[in-house]
Amino acid sequence: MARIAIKSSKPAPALELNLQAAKSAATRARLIDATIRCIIKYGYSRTTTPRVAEEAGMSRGAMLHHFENGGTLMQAAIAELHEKRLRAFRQSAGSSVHEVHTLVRAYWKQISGQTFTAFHELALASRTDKGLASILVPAQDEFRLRWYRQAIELFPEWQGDRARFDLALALSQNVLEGMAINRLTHGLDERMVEPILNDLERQIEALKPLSAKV
Amino acid sequence: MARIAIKSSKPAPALELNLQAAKSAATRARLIDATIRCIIKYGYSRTTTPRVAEEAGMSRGAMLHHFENGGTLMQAAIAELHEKRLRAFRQSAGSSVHEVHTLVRAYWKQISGQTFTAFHELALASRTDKGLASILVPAQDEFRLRWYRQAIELFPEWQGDRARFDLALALSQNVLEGMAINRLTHGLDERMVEPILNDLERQIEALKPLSAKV
DNA sequence: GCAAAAACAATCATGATTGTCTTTAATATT
DNA sequence: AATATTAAAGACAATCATGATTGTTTTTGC
Repeated sequence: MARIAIKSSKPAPALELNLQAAKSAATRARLIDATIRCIIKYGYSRTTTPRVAEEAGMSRGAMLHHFENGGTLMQAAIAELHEKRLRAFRQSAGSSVHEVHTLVRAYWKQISGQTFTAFHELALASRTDKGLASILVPAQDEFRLRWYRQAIELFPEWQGDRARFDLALALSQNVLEGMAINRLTHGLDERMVEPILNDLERQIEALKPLSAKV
Repeated sequence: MARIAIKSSKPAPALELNLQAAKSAATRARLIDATIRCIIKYGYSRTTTPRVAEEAGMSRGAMLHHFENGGTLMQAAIAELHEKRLRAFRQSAGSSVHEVHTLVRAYWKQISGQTFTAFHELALASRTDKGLASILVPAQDEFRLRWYRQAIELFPEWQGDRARFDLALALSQNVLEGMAINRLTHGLDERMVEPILNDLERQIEALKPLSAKV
């Protein structure tokens, strides 16, 4: 796929919801899904326009009819991945469960999925691809911000000791994402997953302020 | 750079140490260094033969005189990276210091360097590049094995409780590498580094068996 | 039904990367 | 000094990805 050009966003497509053109939306969705599958299967750098077209089961010409170029499609795929991530996040965090155990397991399950794989492919590629970074970083920032806010909502009684709260969050994030990435790169001993998760939970509980310990 | 072909290794190059041909070795080293720098600057997938030649300040023809093809050069670069990593490891772990604090900081410093960046580029690329994986995975495995063995040597009194010892190691590895990778991908709050390192150290100390706690 | 628009397909020219091959310059051996 | 070997540079064809263009089919709106 071509490097992503840094250019101004297009001036908001006319909001026409013609009934018939809904088919177009379906095709676009097929292409976006195919792009995501390609990122997972082949990695970001080998997610090329011919491959995506083949994965989506249509000609490259058709593909370029729906997305003016490769970068635009990639941009749409990233937006969709971001939405997927937010949906999964809302689903796991919004289930009115405030137990550390449940939350840790939920986030672990979430980043064990392929959406996280795709995101990490993009994140690492964006290290050396400024155009990609310019559209990925805002998504990352928004996700982290929501993550943080959600955590505050889940543990209001913890806000008196913000340092320990932040530590618990940062620790969770780095341990879990570290495991997920090490798993991707042949670096995780699966037998250690359970012990580490249990220890992390203990650790978080220990960081809770006394007033919050039930 | 071309996909790395999976083929049998060449039959051990004749060990001729002609004085004059030592210059050739210097040129090879320059090319290997240039390859590593390219991986860091441009990422693995855009580490191409023209770019490496330019980075090394020589023609592509000269480059292909010393390495029959791009894959061979990449293979040599990986071997050199592996050596670099082992050297840095020996240096930090072999300094006869057994303090958790010192060891944690040493490994953190180590994976904060560019060698780790290059390694992670390769590691993630190898997820979808089997040829690359076939030469990278053995290096990864060897490194982890040495890491483990070194840790055993450093903490002999800990070997009675292997489960907690393994947990301490796995925890350290995942936390530190998780932070290092998150830093690479715009995902690390630098203000949290110190608190996390301190907490990790406390955590490791807490996992030591009572008999080992001085 | 008919014209317009959209979906889809196929081809083209361009640029980049790869490995091979040829040519020139430097160096070593006899 | 003459010749053989190696380093270095450049040229080459093949492959692939890209975006643009043109042509064909289907669908929609009047």
